[in-house]
Amino acid sequence: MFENIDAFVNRCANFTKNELDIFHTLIDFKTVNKKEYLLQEGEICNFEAYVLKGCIRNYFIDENGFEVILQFAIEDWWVSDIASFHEKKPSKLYIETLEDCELFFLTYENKEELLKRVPKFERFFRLMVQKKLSSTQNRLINTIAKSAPEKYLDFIKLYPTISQRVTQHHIASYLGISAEFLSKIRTKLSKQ
Amino acid sequence: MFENIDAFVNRCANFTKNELDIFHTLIDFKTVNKKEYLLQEGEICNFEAYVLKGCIRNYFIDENGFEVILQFAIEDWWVSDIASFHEKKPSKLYIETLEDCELFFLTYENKEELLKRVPKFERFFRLMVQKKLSSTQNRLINTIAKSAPEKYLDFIKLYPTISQRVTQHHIASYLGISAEFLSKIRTKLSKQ
DNA sequence: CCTGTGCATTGAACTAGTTCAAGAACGTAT
DNA sequence: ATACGTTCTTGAACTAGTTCAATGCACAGG
Repeated sequence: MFENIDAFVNRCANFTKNELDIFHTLIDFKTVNKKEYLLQEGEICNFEAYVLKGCIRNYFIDENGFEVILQFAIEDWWVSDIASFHEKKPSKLYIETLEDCELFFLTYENKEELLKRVPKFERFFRLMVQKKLSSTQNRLINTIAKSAPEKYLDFIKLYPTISQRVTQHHIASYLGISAEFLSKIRTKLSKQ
Repeated sequence: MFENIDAFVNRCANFTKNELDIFHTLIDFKTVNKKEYLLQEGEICNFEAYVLKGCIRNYFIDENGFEVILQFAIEDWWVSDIASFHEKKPSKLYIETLEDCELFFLTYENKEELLKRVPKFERFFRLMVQKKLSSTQNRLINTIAKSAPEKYLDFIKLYPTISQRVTQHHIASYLGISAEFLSKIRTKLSKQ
């Protein structure tokens, strides 16, 4: 049950059996059906969730009513609204399951408890956030500097599994282009 | 000398006089003239720098030779290439002073030493990276979802001081639009 | 078997933003 | 004062990407 998540945390710092046992008592396993919301705009995000199985999207609705997908999360990813979670302020994001999911939830209180009892987790979370920041910066650079076809090719190269599990509408919304234009890009690419 | 940076770190966690003294022995004060590089593409970034005085830009050159500014750093900001710094891999970024600067440098080795001697700094750095991540996510959302005039108005609202210290060419390159188009936006706005 | 619903495609008209080239405005060194 | 580099502005032609509406297509439900 805990193999995957243990392997994940051990990649960043080496934890003892005992430390992992404490960790296990503080995370909650839950299954969530497809098309349910873990978080909606206005709520305060009280969890960080690890995806053991399934697929999730984290998105935002802009002033014109457009969905912008910030992140897909599949197996071995974490999902949360970090701004809302840490500053306990209402979220601007939606987190929705795209498939039936098996998840581990870590609440704010349990995270603090974990950090108190196993301070080594400070380092784990710092490294995790650093990695996330550096990939977000990369995405920002690509979003600004690359053309739509380049962004699409990068996406399917970087996330081959995700690109086969989500609709093209979702991919377009992640890339920040219209679904129609993505379709035109795809037909053009397939003709080459 | 250390008042500003001490106030900065104390905002995240409360440090004792003694802990701050250790911190002070591990950071290096340096002045750097205008238009010098703290980092260039291909180098490994071995520092995180706190800006006591001055203005810095952190940018990237894309395949078509365009500069994309990732960050401006003025007084009380930190600047680094976090991907290069933490994974010790060659940087894709340039970090250049736009004014004469007074900086504190924290090297990789000194940071590790600091974390070993004052573990409370783990928490400080985690919170700092979290904040940075959440602002980068915000910027990503804006970059994808907003029109160029909106982005510009947001920028001058969010960074009124910066927008008066850097050229419009730099602002355009931060916003991901051409300098000419920014100029057209500005004349249009001023006519209203 | 038909029917509805959600997803992908296509085309035509449109628009936001780019590119290029020329000129204006400004500070500063000579 | 003049000349020079640097920044900013303006216009005209262009292009990448959008919008809207129509069409096809697959597959789940009755």
